Amino acid sequence: MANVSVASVSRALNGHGGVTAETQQRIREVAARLRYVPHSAARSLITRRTHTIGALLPDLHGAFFSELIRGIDLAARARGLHLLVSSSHGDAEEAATALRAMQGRVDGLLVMSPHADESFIEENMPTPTPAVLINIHVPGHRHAVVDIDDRGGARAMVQHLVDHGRRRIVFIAGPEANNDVRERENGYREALEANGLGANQLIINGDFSEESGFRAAQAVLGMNPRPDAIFAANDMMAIGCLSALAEAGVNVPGDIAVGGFDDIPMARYVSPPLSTVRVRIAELGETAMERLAQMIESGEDMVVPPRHMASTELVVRASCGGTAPSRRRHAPNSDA
Amino acid sequence: MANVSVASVSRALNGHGGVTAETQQRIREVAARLRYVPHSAARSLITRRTHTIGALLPDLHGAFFSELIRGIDLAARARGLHLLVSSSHGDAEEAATALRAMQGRVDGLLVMSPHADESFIEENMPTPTPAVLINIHVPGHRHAVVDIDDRGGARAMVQHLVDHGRRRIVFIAGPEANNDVRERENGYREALEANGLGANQLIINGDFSEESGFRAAQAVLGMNPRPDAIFAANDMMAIGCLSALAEAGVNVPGDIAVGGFDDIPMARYVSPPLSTVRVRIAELGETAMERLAQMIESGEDMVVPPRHMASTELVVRASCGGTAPSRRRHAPNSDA
DNA sequence: AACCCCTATGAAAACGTTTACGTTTCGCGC
DNA sequence: GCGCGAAACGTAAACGTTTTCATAGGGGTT
Repeated sequence: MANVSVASVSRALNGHGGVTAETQQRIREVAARLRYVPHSAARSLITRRTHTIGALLPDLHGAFFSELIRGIDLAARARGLHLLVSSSHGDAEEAATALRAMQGRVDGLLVMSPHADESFIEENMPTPTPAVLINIHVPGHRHAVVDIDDRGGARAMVQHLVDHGRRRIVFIAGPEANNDVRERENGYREALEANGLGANQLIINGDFSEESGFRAAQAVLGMNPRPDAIFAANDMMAIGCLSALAEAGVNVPGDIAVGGFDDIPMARYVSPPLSTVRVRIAELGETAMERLAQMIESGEDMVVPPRHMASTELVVRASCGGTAPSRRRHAPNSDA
Repeated sequence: MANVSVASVSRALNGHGGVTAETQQRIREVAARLRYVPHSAARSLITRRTHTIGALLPDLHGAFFSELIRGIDLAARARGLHLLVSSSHGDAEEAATALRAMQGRVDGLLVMSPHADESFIEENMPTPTPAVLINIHVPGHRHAVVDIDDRGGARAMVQHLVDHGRRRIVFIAGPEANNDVRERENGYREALEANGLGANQLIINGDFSEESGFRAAQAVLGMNPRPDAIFAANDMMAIGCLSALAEAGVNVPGDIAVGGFDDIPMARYVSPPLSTVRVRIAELGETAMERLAQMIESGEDMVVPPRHMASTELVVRASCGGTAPSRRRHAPNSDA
């Protein structure tokens, strides 16, 4: 239509040069008029690039998931990459199938899955594809890893409690298999030891449910001497604690301070508003995506970059005796 | 490697027949041993099928988004389809770019966007691609539409209030531009009229924020005669109402019943627990996906199917004077 | 035994790009 | 005016499948 060969069209549209500014202009105009769109399959057949990255995510619901995708999508779009997601896998087999199905359709992989232990990775990861593991703890060094700084967050919370005079701080743990929980527990220990309180470790097991937090708080009330703070491994358990303490007539934070982890939306609406640790989840996704893009661009040399941590942030509200207002707020929250 | 031509490999792996069971077996074994994966770009170059569907979603956060994707992903996987998402678009231009970028990479489109009005659709929708519009109100009949049954949900809530003796029911509206809100308002009107209460329409404008709900409730308290129920167009405003009413010492639901819409997770934790209308969001995504798959399979004839509504569900808790327990629960909720 | 049909298989074209390589054209210096 | 080099452009191969068409072989029917 523009009286040129397909080669010139390719050159003009891709801006590779070797074509007059005038003809390039003409070709572009014709292409726009014809609503011509290059056939991406043909292109990636020869280019061996799909400009797509695959995200293998666990079957999780709620804010965490959407924030993560949001961060990933943002970073991907900024680099002109597309996003192929696969989000709900009940078991490892399903996840493996999804992973295989992405084989060849993507330039790189973002993997976050509870089923993804070392053997799973070794087994199912398409070898030539660059990949970034999100929040997965594997000894191998074949892939980049982006983690949540659970330990640092936990340390910050405990440190804050100590700074405000608390000495007998109970930690309510979560499911043992969970890596985040282990790291949070480690942070709790480290902070105690850093303050010369290593002997005061008090750990109660929970299972992440509100109910287990409720029971844990009841157990705390039976302790002698009575602890002066509870740090739960997640917000739901912390909220369970608040219920139990309220029921027992214990003043929070006067008698016992309470802290959680995650900053779920509800945290600021319970009474008293819950102090907690917020994880910058979108940042986690963005970082992972950027790291992956680097790996793809750098090509074969593939220097595995050092592990990166997504930062956390201490959110001080009334439940830990910090400086936040103790009254329930009715105005919209600026940090919503 | 199996001493056969590429043609036979293709036939064997795709199960098209025309090849002995024995050779098929042999080819499959060799393929598995070699970890051979067909090059999807080459395949879709000739097949003109990508086995991928694109989802254009608004820049929304939280549970709605993740539930929607979850439903879509589930239905897509069940059909062996991949999911290309693009989720965060600040303005219409960004959304249009994302839409164009998907051109040719997908067999069909799922579109949900606040920017997607009629002209946007007309302008940017790749014509040959089947598409399903989610919760978008367009007069044209070129695409299938899947909607939320906002109207039915609102009717159910109002009917429930009427059934429990409420007569002066205030509706707190949301942003005017929002289609869901208009439909919820329509449902409110219809239910009143169906009960011979058409003259009792009381509408206060809000903006979906907790604060606007707070102010609306204060306005309600100034009315004479005082209304006996408030139905807010979303849960956040309803929660704002609860704050204002609690502050004014008004008994809920004794003096004034309160209902919301959306069933956000927080709804069951406020005091008293909030009655609301739940939207089956995952179902919305699933339905849209299935509809799209049908359109793709049916090929060119493309009978535009009738619009479909995702069902809603009335969730009765204490705030509307229903039968739910009025005490705050500490046990984990089975409907979480 | 000749014929025919049917099935299994191979050869080759086609899909729409990119890119290496040739060819033309143009400008410029002698 | 001639030659030469560089830039612009065209030709054709290549990417890895699917699919059409051709071919060979085997078994059944006459």
